[in-house]
Amino acid sequence: MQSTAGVTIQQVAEAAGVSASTVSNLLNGRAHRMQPETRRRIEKAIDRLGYRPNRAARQLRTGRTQTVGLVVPSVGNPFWGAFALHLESAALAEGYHVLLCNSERDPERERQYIDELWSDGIRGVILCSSLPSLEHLRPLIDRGLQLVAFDRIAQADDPETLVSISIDNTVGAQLATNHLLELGHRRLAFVSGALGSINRKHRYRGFVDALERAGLTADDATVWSGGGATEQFGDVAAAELGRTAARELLTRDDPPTGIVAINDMCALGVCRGIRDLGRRVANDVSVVGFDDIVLADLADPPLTTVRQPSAELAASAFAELKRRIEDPGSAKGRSLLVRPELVVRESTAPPPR
Amino acid sequence: MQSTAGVTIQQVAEAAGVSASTVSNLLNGRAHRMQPETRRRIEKAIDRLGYRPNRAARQLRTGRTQTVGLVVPSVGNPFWGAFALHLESAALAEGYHVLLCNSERDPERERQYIDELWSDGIRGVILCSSLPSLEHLRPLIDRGLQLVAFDRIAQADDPETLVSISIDNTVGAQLATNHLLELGHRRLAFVSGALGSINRKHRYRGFVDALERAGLTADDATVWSGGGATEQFGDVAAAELGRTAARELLTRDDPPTGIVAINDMCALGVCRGIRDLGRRVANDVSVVGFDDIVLADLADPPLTTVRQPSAELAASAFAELKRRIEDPGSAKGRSLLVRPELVVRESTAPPPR
DNA sequence: CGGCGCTGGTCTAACGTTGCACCGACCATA
DNA sequence: TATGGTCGGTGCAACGTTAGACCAGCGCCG
Repeated sequence: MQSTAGVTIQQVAEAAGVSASTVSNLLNGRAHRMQPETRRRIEKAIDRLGYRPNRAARQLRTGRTQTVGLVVPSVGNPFWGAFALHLESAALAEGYHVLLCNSERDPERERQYIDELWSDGIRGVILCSSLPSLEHLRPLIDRGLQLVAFDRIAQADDPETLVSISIDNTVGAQLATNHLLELGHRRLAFVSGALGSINRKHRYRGFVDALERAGLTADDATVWSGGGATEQFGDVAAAELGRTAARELLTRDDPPTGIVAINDMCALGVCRGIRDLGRRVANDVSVVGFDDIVLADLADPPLTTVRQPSAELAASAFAELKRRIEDPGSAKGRSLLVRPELVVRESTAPPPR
Repeated sequence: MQSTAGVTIQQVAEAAGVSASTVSNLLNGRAHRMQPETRRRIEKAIDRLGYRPNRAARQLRTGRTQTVGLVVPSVGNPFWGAFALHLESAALAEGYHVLLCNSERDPERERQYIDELWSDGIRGVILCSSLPSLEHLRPLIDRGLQLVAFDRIAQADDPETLVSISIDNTVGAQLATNHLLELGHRRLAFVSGALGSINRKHRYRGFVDALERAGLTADDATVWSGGGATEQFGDVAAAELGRTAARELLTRDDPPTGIVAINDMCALGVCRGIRDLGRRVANDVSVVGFDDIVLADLADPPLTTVRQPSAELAASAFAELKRRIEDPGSAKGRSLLVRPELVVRESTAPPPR
């Protein structure tokens, strides 16, 4: 009873009165090479003994595994939770599994995780941390690790085989910023944690671009980015960060009337901070987020935000990864840049007075 | 370059001029059995070749794996996202990995996932789907699968070895309901998806208990549970469900003034539904949720809710599971029932007039 | 000086699966 | 009656690692 030991293919073979090879043949799509009667006997034996092939043995033998890795900053952020969910669906539909890792945007932790994935025999990973450099993964990439970077556009010194899938963050931030500008706002702020990742840098650039096109300069705007480059903020803390930022920003002289937040969690925190000060979102201060998590629509007021179509992006990312795992020859680098969409809800309005 | 093949212990051994056994000895804490000089040579070789032990082979040989499974309804719900995060931390600290699976509360999918985990060699799983019956997992449990059920108190016909960890959902719901009662509400509603899981049944029971203690009967209250037992609502849809429920409930004759929602996502949906009708949360209708996700505090108004201390619960769950994996002898069933805490914020107030 | 125990290693047999190479029996054809 | 071909199945080596059995050399003691 306490036999944690599994049933082996050998035991099944004995029970069915055949050799292990024959059982293996049945299990690996070579059923046509045996009498229907034999086949039934084996199936019955498998069933009766509750046999499950030992994956470690199988993988050791074949070198293959049907698992891919997913590295996200933190599933504590609902955007990544939803992304993970969608990726899992896409993978499951093709018979793959997903191993989820939270990197907290820490390169060392990320490297360690991917090392582990590698020794698990996993040869394909979807990477969502958007770290500027992939150098810490170079040894594994050189050995044949297939990487799909999500939410991080290609960089000049990236490995040649890298696939990048992302929304166009620069355009997204421009959309958000233009929206505020068109509503008449002139004093804007950009709120983010440390600008340590590529996507964040691009969102910031889009913000600045839009300002300049409107004849303003970045100096006219305030940038609040986590109080210093040294501080690292996880995604869960994003909300708290937004809250602090709002309180700090709005008590300055000449406070901003419109705020672009780095993501929805942060934006929701900003909204909270605004209310902490007894001001009203939209009426007094406009806020626009990024991601369009489920809760953006649920908030009061519902959040204006730049949508990332997470289900579609997850599906593309998986399809791309699968292609390269199954045919490493096709491992040319490429980028897919999806145009984001601004979803206007009620957290934005013309500036007061 | 394209050699997806990993470096083997054999290659390391050759490079270091020793036998594979010696390398293995070093790797498995038997370093004291060799000269410091030998050790250094091996370490250098490992480093130079970028050797990572092949986990499949190791597992095949030892029968051990440092991975546990986590089955949650859906990481799309931030509560489960946060729980997964906390569990991962707890596991990582002890050198374990977590394999995350979203069951969507589907017993068949759950069984299939756990089957897969079993053939991965995983012998310990934390189960969060709270399904009433564990019969679909019986074959594996009989074979030695160690199970910790989270958010699901023990049932009479559960496997004897099952460990249950949960908050006291009945008490939690009583806390929530009493709070509304004490504020003076008399017409209450309970909003949930299908009451298909144990925890939901208990929350419902706590709701009814509290009503009866106050001299009301369940008939005085409205129960909105997903529009029928046949419908299954995933956790992501919880918010949409709450929204629909609120709109439907509040346009009836004699509408409720206080609503207890099955969880925070649902409660946030209810709040949204209330606003859809042009009413105000708290002032017109009070709402209390369950879980205390990060966003509960960020909402406007901040949500009154019953807190589940997710980090502590995750830590206990992992500790318990680890104990049984490492010493299956101690596999006596037991339950841990944590008293929940009501967090009063601003979504509740005395009824209008 | 024979035997003991220690040190620093190596040898070897698994772990469970897979898939190629092989094989005997039977049938059809030349 | 050879020849060859299919059918239905088996034998075996290998995948990379581990841990207990084993061993050679050395110093020391009685």
